[in-house]
Amino acid sequence: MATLKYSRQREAIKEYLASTTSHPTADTVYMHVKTEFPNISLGTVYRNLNLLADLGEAVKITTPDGGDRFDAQTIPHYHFYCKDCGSVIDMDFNNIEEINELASQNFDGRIESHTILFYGTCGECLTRS
Amino acid sequence: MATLKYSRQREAIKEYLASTTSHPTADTVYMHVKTEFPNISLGTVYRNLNLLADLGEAVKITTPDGGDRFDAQTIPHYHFYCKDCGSVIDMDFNNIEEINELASQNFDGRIESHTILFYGTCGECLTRS
DNA sequence: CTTTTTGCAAATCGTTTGCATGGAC
DNA sequence: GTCCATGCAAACGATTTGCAAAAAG
Repeated sequence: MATLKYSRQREAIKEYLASTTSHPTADTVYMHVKTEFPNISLGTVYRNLNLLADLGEAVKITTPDGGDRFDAQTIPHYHFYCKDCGSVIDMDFNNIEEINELASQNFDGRIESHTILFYGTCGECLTRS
Repeated sequence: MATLKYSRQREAIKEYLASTTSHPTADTVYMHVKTEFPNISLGTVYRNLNLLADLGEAVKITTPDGGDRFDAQTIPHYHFYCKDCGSVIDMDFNNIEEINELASQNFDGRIESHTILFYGTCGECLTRS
């Protein structure tokens, strides 16, 4: 239904997101895009970030500190979340074995725990639909 | 510093949490404990759940739908999050290989994606402290 | 001209916090 | 008597939403 129409704001948001690997919050995206579009509103940023996530052109990363993060890198990869400063950092490796290796190498001792969250539809919902 | 004092409310919260594997939200815990303590407040439930999480007697699970979930099972394990109904289900296996096996067996095709989030302190914060 | 997108402000929702009172020790 | 914990209500912070105006097609 929704015929997508072009918008400079959305383009600027995509562009900024693609230019960084810092996994910015919606507010950070807002502040950056604002330099180019002084009148842009936070609501527009949220709407577009969610739209991009729905289209599969961006990924929304849920963090334990409330604020969600956005990532233009849609190829599946893992993230390291710093519980002290809240920064989200890319990590790339393929299996659990490497997690422990990484913990004792790249992040010697700094990894305190990790969470694996799966996304999908549970059997109950599958039945109901 | 904080000398922990006994409280019936906290005990009831621990008890309820230990009795279920449904990974309830704070509000769900609130509603259940309320049958035993009609005057208990949501704030107290939040305070105690966070306290238990800090003490390591419970785990707080961040989900993409906003509401955090709590789990009395503190032995590290993985969770499956249903993006349709928001339920959180325990999954147990040890490595990434099994994730794909599981996706095609127990959850045939239902797992759409998964996120691994690491918790710890990043190098920058480690340096600053 | 029709439909989508925007900017703005108000509304929502989960969670936290300040404060006076009540309970634990 | 001294602190810690509670109940309540107000405060918060991130995100969403309703609406009229502006832009795209």
